[in-house]
Amino acid sequence: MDDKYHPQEVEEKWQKFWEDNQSFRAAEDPSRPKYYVLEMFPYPSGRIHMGHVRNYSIGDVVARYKKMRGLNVLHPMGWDAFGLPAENAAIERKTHPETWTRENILYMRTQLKRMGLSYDWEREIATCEPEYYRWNQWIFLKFYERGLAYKKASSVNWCPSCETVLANEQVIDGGCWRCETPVVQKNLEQWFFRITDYAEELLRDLDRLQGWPGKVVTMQRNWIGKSIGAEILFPLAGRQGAVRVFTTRQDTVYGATFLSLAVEHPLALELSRGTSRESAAKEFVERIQKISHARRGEEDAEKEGFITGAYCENPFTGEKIPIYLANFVLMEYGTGAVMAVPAHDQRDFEFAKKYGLPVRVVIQPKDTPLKAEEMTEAYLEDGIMVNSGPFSGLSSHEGKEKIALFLEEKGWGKKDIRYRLRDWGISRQRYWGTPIPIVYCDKCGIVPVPENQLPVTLPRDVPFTGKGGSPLLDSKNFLDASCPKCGGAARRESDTMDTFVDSSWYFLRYVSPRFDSAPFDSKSATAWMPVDQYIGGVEHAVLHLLYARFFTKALRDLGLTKIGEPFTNLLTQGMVCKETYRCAEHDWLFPGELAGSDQAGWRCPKCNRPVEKGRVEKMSKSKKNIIDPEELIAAYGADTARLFTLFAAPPEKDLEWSAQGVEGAFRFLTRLWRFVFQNKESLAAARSDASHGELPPDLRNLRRMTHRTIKKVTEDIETRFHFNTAIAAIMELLNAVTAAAKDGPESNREMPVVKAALEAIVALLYPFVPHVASELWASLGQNVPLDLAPWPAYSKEAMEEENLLIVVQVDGKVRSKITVPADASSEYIKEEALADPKVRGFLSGKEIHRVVQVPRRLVNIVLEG
RNA sequence: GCGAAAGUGGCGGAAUUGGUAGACGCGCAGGAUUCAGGAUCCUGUGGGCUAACACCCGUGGGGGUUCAAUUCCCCCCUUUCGCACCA
Repeated sequence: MDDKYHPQEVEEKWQKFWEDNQSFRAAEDPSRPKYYVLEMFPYPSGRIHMGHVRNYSIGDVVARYKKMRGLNVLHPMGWDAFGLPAENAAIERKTHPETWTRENILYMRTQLKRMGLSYDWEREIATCEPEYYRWNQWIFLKFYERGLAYKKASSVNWCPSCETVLANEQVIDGGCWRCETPVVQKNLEQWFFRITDYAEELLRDLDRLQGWPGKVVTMQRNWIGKSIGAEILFPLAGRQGAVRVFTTRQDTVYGATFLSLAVEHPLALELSRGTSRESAAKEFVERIQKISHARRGEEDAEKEGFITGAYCENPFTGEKIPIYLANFVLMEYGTGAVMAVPAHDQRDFEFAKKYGLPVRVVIQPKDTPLKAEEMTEAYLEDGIMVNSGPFSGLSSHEGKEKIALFLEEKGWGKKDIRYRLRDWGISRQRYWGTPIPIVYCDKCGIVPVPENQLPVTLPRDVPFTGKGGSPLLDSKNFLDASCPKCGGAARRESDTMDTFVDSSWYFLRYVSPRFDSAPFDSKSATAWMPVDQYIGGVEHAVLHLLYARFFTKALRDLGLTKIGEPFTNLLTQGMVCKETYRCAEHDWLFPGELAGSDQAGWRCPKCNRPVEKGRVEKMSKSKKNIIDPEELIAAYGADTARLFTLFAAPPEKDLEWSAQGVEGAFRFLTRLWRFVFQNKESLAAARSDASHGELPPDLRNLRRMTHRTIKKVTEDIETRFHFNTAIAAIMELLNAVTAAAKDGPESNREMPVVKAALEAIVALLYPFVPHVASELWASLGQNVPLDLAPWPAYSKEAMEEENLLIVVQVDGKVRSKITVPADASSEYIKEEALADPKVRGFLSGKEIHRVVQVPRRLVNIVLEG
């Protein structure tokens, strides 16, 4: 290596070194504490993008740092390889999803290796391999045995573009999570996982996730949506039966003046059957059902109702109250029927005003009485119960409890808890996923495939035409099966599993990736789990991260592991963004460019108008603001790509692309490289470090700064993951080194301290830029590779200050700064401050009221008046 | 509408416990080097007013607590994210 920095050369050399030496193989070792760091595995889409670069750079810093700290680090990587894009690509390119996926994995693996990430590649997994997905099927069968997997017909979310069902979690703002196409409702028979069995535990254990961002915890809490209340039966008037309602406000039951039913409610049509209202009811139900759920929920959708003509009895007041159908009542939540209390629910209030229904106040605020006829909106707060028979005078809180007990006594209802969380629909009408291990026999019905017949493999010879419907339906070989029970002719389930099943337990597979008698070796799981640090995007807050928690608990209950939570600490990294450029007339037109090009001066190729700078947005193909990491790495090297993404912003915040920022990162590495190589001889000749006593003051300062920097970098990584400030501190240290060695190599007296500082810089940089750090470490004469070196230590003695800079304020404004010996008494510091000529100028003629001192930092002289 | 987070130079961002606001990087300006460009090195760089020293102002806006506020409290504005008829 010469004194010019050639990143490609350096990076190739060290990547080969790591590969040859298997530097990052992980093995269980009971003698050392373990550390499992994991980044969310990628979908093999074809090429890595900047989001991957950021995600994996962050993870690599953590992995390499923890390794240097002496922990036994597990840092694996794999592929979330099933999914729809492979199938679409197969249709478009006339290839096979498997071919496409394998090619992508091959390509992306070399890209990741090119980044110099410290993975144990021996543990690599891909979810599309039968060795992996057979365990999806195995888990499915275990779930089926325990009633955690079941099939039912229901109204499900259907994406017309992806031609498949979606789970509730995969519907974002009424659209498909993948393609944003508006989702429609369909009635289908589907397989479900009973995640609702774990609703309470999933909710309760959120309190244990102290290492998770509060935002994600809140999102999961809201998604699970626990409501504590009561179920109340309202007997139908003049006929058998009752309407069951769920309410969280049983304290307002005396104010229930009508009932509202969802149009999907079983009684919706039933109640007016055979009456003059029958056909009108049908019309209303059909009209509302046509509107999708998302549209029905739109902000100012007007409350609409239909009077069924039927009545029921409020068991508490004995009153006959009318039953309405209402467009805003959801069949999916509670019982699909609500008791309407117009005085204390805004929706019921609006509905009552519109249809002229009575508003009865049954809760009073403490001081000001409420008058129904003066109300302009519902009173939603708790208060004192009134007009509530024997319950009047109780607080809402007491009332809820007393009414619930009373209900149970009378047999009118019971206490009840409801969750918003629905069971997880896992059937997908697509090819490229795990086949559901079920056959349908005319005689025996639904029959699970026996464990010893797993895996049920995907047939390879299937046409991909894009004509719609699952390609598996065209594979007679696949569909035809014999019934495992009776041996008769049977048909295989043609639906595959949601790919989120694959990712719900992959972190467990890594602990024993080739284990072939269970999804994973429980002993290894005990050794490595839980994941100590998980890193990925926030978009999975209620998808993957909820499913993975559910699987962990369910697998625990199957006796496979002991842990109840998979991820102890979670870091959700921000997005990678870039400014966009657009023509006012035409669409986004201008692709991102690497350093140097001034897009602002470009013109629109359609109309030749100058383009305008648009907003800074998340890098995406549609916004044409993508930077291809491969080009970045080719131009500057992986170390610069890593350094830039780590330095430009703290990990949890969005990162804005900056070509100049990349240049800056590269310049820093070049500067460090040049300094080491230009002083190679004198550095090699010098010993490292010198004791304090033998040093002149300027070198004492450099030595002090070296140790302070080690401390700061350690704390920034350890406690906050603030890599940007850690890197800034290292840059400062290099600035100080070059300043100290300004006089050139002839002044060799400073070399020991300079050398010690450089060793610290290089070691501290290793987690961020491992290739260049490894090379410079060797150039400094170190024989042991940096991969095996311990994290640098700082000494308290070396950091001790000889002098202190004291800020002197007068009336809270900084007026002077004085330097005092580190051991000066506060009395002495005060005297010095008062004697300071600048300070005296502000004191003349005025009386000193008091003097505030902060030890070792500040004196504030407060004047009278 | 509800909830959360954020708002600091020309830009990305620092300031960890209430104690020197603007670290570090980018950009810009001046200088050195160079035939020139590039690269590199040095110096400067919040605004105002200055010849300079000094002084004044300054962390979205307004108020408050404090000897001292980017940091704590109240009100308002803006942006981003999440939830959005959940009974």
